[in-house]
Amino acid sequence: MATVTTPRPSAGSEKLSLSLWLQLMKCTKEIEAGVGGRLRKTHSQSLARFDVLSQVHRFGGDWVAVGEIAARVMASSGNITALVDRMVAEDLIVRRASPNDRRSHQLRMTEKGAALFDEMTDDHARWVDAALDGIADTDKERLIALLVEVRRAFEATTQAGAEQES
Amino acid sequence: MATVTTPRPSAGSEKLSLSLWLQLMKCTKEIEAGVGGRLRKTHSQSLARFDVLSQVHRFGGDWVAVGEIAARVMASSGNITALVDRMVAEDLIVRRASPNDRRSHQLRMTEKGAALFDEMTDDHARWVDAALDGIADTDKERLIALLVEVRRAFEATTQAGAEQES
DNA sequence: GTTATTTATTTAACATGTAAGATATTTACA
DNA sequence: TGTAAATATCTTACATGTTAAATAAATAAC
Repeated sequence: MATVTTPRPSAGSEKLSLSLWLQLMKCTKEIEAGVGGRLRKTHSQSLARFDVLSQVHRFGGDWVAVGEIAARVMASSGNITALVDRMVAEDLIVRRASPNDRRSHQLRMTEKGAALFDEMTDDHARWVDAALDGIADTDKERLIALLVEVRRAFEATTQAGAEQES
Repeated sequence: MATVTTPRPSAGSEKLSLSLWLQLMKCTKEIEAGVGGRLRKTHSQSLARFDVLSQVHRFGGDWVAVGEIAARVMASSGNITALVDRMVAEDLIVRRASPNDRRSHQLRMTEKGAALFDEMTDDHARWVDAALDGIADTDKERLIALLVEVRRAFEATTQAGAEQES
């Protein structure tokens, strides 16, 4: 644990944080571009759509509230609406008004969406694994642990902490 | 709270890669949302603009080709055009036709852009440092090293590797 | 010296992101 | 009951991202 009592962060620690942030961004963006690009070429779908599909998939055949999905994929309300619109238009998911709460709308996967998701999941896992091929398992484990720690530390410092499962 | 608690994956170095990728995305997106949100509220600028400004800043008072900047901030050509357009409209940077190569256009920071960049840089560094406050310096160093390794490994596996300095 | 290719950027069409405000509904409460 | 506040989503306006195609100029080949 870092010294929380530090009145002003030392110049060195600040640079270290910046470097870490920079590497984090570059690493994510590069892999995201690689995996996302393949997803587009192969399945004509974006990572955002894949995220939505995988979250909807978690609920099996049950209906899920739009807001539930939006929170899980870190999308704004204004954002998820248009995204869902397009996915509904492509028959990947279905939307209906909630029978319980008439403010709320719900989503469920279609057959077509489920089939597409299965295909994409396989490819996605394969590409990610290929992308991280050169990294030793022990290093992967270390990285995961450190990243989880970073996320916890960050969420602890922000009041606007979103509650999402690891 | 779902479980990413991967238990001894037998057939699953693949699962380990997926977990790592998931954590990488979540970590980056959360911090990006936090820092980017503050940048918007405080300076009405996006992280993309900040990236462009910081790259242009590197060249001091010299003119830089648009493509040079686009490559450094990982933006597509079609993307950087509109972004630069808006930044020029706000008098943050200037654009001119290259005197050497008449296909090429060049950018340079304005006084206003430089001043804004200075402000943003301070805040940005402070916010990032605050976000990563709970992490020990040794862990930060470990993380940086591992992330650099991941990036190298990834670039090695893809022929479409972009050449960018750390 | 034309023709073809590569290079640098813009244009166009569209997907995805943000914030602010509108709408409708539920919930809490005086 | 009536009214205020919270909730869930949509609408709007616009910023930012993608790819594909167009434009223009430098480069290479014949």
